[in-house]
Amino acid sequence: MSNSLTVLTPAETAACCAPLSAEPLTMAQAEQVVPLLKALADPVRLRLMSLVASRAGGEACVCDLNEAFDLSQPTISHHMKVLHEAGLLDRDKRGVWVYYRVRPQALASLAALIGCAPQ
Amino acid sequence: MSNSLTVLTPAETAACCAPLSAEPLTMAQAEQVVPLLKALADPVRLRLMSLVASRAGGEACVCDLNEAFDLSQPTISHHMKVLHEAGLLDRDKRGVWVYYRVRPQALASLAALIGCAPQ
DNA sequence: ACAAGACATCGGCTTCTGTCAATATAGATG
DNA sequence: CATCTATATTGACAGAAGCCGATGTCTTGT
Repeated sequence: MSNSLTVLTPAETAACCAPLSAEPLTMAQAEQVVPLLKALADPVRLRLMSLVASRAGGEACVCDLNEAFDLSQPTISHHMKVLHEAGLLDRDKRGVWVYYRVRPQALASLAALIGCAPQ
Repeated sequence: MSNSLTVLTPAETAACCAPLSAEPLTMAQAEQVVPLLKALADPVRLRLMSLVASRAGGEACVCDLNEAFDLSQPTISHHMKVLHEAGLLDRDKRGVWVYYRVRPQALASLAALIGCAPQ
């Protein structure tokens, strides 16, 4: 792991921007945030997020997630990787099983950007 | 609460789901919401949204938006169409010019889904 | 050590998406 | 009507993304 400036995940950079309606984003800011939205902009991944997030304890085992879809195991693994690399999910390997856990801060900062305005 | 699949835009259907962390989405629900996220999951479109949203008066003319990008006019027009059809922008033609305006309700319901938790 | 199970990675295929050039449409103006 | 200007539509193409089967990597149990 390097110490360069590019270490932050999209989720960590999302908090850097004012809400959409406050001031226009620069192209650089937009490109920082977009990976987060791209990660959520797939029905399988969005549902995976909700399956993990709504789980009691806030975490879910991949073995359970596989059964919720009519997709191959590599495909689910691929989607979980995308969510993890975007910074939306934390990964925790315990024995043979892998548990994923949502990062509430990532979702919160994204929601704030989109427009969680108190009005 | 769940509507039929008639004429609602993605923005209108987004309000039908509990927050991600409340209960797992069905595949049908996920597919209803995803067009909204897909519409935002492009750096040009996300920036277009912020340019319109942060405009005084809440609306922007396409002629102004074109100048903010190093892209062809048809490309910008295409992106505006995507945002409009997702239900994120309202379209208003006045004379030769076309003005777009954000639909705050669309952004708000999406933010609520993602996780605008009061904590 | 070996086998089995859980998950990840790889290589390919197909479908989707962003972009542009060319063209169309529609309103304003002379 | 003819023309100019603002925006939309069409068609084509390159690159990205989702999917699967095959294979690799750990870890556990025998």
